[in-house]
Amino acid sequence: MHWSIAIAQEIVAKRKEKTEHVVATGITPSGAIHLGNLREIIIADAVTSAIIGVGADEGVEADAKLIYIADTFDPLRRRYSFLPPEYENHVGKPLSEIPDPDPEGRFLSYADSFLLPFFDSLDDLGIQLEILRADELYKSGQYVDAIKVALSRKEELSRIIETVTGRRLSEDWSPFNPLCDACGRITAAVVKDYVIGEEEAYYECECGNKGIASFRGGGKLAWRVDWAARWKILGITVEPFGKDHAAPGGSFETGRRISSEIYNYEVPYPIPFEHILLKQELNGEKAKVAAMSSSRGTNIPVHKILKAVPPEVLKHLILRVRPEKHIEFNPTLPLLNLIDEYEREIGGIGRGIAREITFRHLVTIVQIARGDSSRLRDVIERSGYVLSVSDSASEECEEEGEELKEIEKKARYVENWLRTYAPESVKFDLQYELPVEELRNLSGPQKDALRLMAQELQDGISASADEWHNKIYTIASTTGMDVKEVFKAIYIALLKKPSGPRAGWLLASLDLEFLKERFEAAGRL
RNA sequence: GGGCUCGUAGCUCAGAACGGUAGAGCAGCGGGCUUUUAACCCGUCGGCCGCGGGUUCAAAUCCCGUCGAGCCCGCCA
Repeated sequence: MHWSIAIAQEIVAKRKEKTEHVVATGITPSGAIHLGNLREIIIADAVTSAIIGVGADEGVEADAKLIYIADTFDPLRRRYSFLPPEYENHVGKPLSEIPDPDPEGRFLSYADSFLLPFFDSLDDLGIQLEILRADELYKSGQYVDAIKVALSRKEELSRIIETVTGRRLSEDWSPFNPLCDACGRITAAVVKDYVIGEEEAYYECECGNKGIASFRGGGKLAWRVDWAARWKILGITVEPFGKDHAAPGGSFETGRRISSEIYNYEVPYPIPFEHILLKQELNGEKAKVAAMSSSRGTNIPVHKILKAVPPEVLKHLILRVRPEKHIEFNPTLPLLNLIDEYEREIGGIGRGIAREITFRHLVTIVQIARGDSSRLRDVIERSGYVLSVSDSASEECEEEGEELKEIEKKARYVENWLRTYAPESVKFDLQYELPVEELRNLSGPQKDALRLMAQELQDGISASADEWHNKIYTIASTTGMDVKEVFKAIYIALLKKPSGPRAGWLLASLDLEFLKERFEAAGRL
């Protein structure tokens, strides 16, 4: 049984009175949203569908929806290395109130700059959710009651936090952090007093400013309090979160107590999950494992990885592993193996012919076509695939265009993978220029072999991969050479390196005229 | 120092909730094809379930201990 179903069954059984579950996820958009963050949403999505499925299976009333809370009201913690120096001035301000750091500046705020590309990725992944922004929740007054309760029960809150974490809170700690109307920071003001009826707090900021903060967007609750408040405000019943929150003394434990003792709300069903670790060989060193971290440059933004791997595979990568186990993600050769495995066991990728051409095979085809889509089509046909043709002439173009489009879409993933992650061992460059230097260094018999290859091409008869393969062996025996040497000569003539994809297939998928000229020219050297 | 999670084949993972003969895929090896450098198909090898103890007729599974990896108990999410 898939883990998501086991979890869903337990949730449904535990909360029999609940007919509508709310599964919540949330991320602070302080930098590009990466694969590790995505795990939370994919888990949440899987559990949401599983709850609906379990409800249907057991004939119970159990519906579920997925909501996503973007913590846009959180402050910028520090100037990350990817930010320009002037962002030093924005440290401490809420992410929703800071300009887009992208030089192109297409988005309205810092938060949007990272959220919107990520939402596009969620679309690609086919994940549907309701998006809520923390700054809007605060500004629209949804937090007002929670803030009132928090301020009036401050002593109990600080006792809970102190007990759970074992740390001492300072005298002027407040569950409410005002947003200073002079310096714009949400981290620097101290609450001096408040009036519940007026829904206002009085503060003094480090910057010297004294002001009044409204409970409607004039500040936010401290994280540990905010989390519990949010459960109640939004009726959350299920919440996946990174394992760092899950440890005793961590924020889930404070949240659990704040929720039941202060807000009188039943704690959501927790789904702690492990991180995704990036495993990558760097400069030929053996593979190293590192936690995804923006500051260390070891994170891969979701929208970037989705250029090199089809969404269904990314989902599979995450769903096949139980949440409490960490995932080692290696985007180099193991990623190709993962895609391979997906195509073999789960299902093809793409529609029509695109589905039949495996990703692995496309890796070769794309390189032979050198990224040119018109050549891509020729190479595919020479490789033995038949693009489908329909009966009516008018439809023909359309259908064929469709088919080719699907292939190109898949090929784009391959191209990006090759460019960004592929190891040198699978890469090759079809040489348009004759590699003169390298060919001159070949032995006499190797050159003879290339001349014989040219002769084979005289009559212009195309050969299948098998036929080519046999020809190579024949030539090897006529020239009295180890066949390995012939392979080498062929690869050097075409790719300027001594090895490559299976020679028969390679030759069969290349243009005959090109091959003929190439081998003739090589033989003349 | 205190705590949490994980450890199963060379690799990536199932199996653990509820104890009942350890499972896949990849890689490897062999073959299809007296000869295949990297897209195909078939077959096959592969295990002290991290280690030590306990409970039990029976333990990968439950309990205790221990080692290793990662994380939490400051800030921040």
